Amino acid sequence: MNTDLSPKAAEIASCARSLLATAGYNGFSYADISEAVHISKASIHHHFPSKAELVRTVLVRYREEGRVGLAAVAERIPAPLDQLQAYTGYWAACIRDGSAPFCICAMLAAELSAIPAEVADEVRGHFLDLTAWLAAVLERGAAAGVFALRTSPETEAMAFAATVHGAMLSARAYGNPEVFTQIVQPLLDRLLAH
Amino acid sequence: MNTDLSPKAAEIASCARSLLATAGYNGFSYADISEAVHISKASIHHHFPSKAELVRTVLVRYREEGRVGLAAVAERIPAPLDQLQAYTGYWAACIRDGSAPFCICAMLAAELSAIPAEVADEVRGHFLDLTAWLAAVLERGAAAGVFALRTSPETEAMAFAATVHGAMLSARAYGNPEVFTQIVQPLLDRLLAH
DNA sequence: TGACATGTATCTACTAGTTGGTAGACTGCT
DNA sequence: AGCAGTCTACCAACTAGTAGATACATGTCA
Repeated sequence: MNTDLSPKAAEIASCARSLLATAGYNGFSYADISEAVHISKASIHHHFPSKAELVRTVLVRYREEGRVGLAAVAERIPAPLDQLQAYTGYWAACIRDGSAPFCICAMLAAELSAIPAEVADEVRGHFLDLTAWLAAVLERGAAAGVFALRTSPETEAMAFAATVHGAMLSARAYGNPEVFTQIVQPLLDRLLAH
Repeated sequence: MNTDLSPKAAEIASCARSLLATAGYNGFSYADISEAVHISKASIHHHFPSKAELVRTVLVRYREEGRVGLAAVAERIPAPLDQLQAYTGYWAACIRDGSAPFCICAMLAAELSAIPAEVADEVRGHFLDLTAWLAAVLERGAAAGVFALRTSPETEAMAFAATVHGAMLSARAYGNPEVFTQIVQPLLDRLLAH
């Protein structure tokens, strides 16, 4: 599986990624990319044979990027609370500066039954990855006596992820990036053992 | 503003509503409705001049239904905790039986920048309504000493709504309605003053 | 009662524009 | 020579939406 792309292919993928974040799978077309990247529609097909393949490639790279990022957090930041804060802080920054106003897997999860199966598989994979990472952090924090979990680490992790995704939705609905922080900040405090 | 629809128009609107819940604004077409309701595409245009108008009508009725439902809960159920449980329980049932696997306003919020402005306005309106209702319930519960709020009722309400919406997303991603309950149940326990 | 009008609901047939995708030719680099 | 990358020109299918005819039910007036 080759994830290295030519410069133009990378540009197309990056454009597709931002279009996915704002409009979803059915909300953008090859014409949109064509215009943004200054290339003909046919040339996009040269790099990615189909829309499904393009989006799948975007997701594979997105997931890889996420795994690397989360692994780096787990490695470089010792305290579990700070690890969670690094995760939410990353998204707060992305939403605030508008560079990535939404997790594309959350976006595609909403459209799950209206997208190609191979794309849907990647979306499900991301949810599993993210929840596993969060559960591990929560479990470590609980073992260290920093977090007080009310349920299993897995359930707590799913709830955490759900709130973060819901916060992205709310920030978009209210047209206000600060809404994300406002919702997510208390989420961290609440986990602490008092 | 007339919200009474002829039987066929109501059937079209109800079909559009379920298509919106599963695929979103850009995920369905007049052809889908045409097939499901056994009517020609042109006849749909007789009842609703445009897609934007159709969806706006669906949202107006959806919001009205929601307001009536939430008002009934507030009126008939005395305890604030039971009121929240009625809200989440309603959605748990809808998701479990597949009748409404997603809040259409949450769905459309994700697509917010890719839908007509008049539709987007209704979506924003729903978020305001829902948060106001939740904030009122939370405030009443806090005043009665039942809930222990860590932040303002408004912030707590937004976080509550975000988790519920995120739980819908997760249930869809995992293809498992029980995930919704699993996430939302602890949310209620956590609010209680110990 | 009968004639005519009005309004609602439906249809077939059509439009212009967009969708994802293909064929084949041209360029320039190795 | 071969290949990666680009293009113009095209395609069939689909998109929301329109035009105009037809059916039928409900009036209202003479």
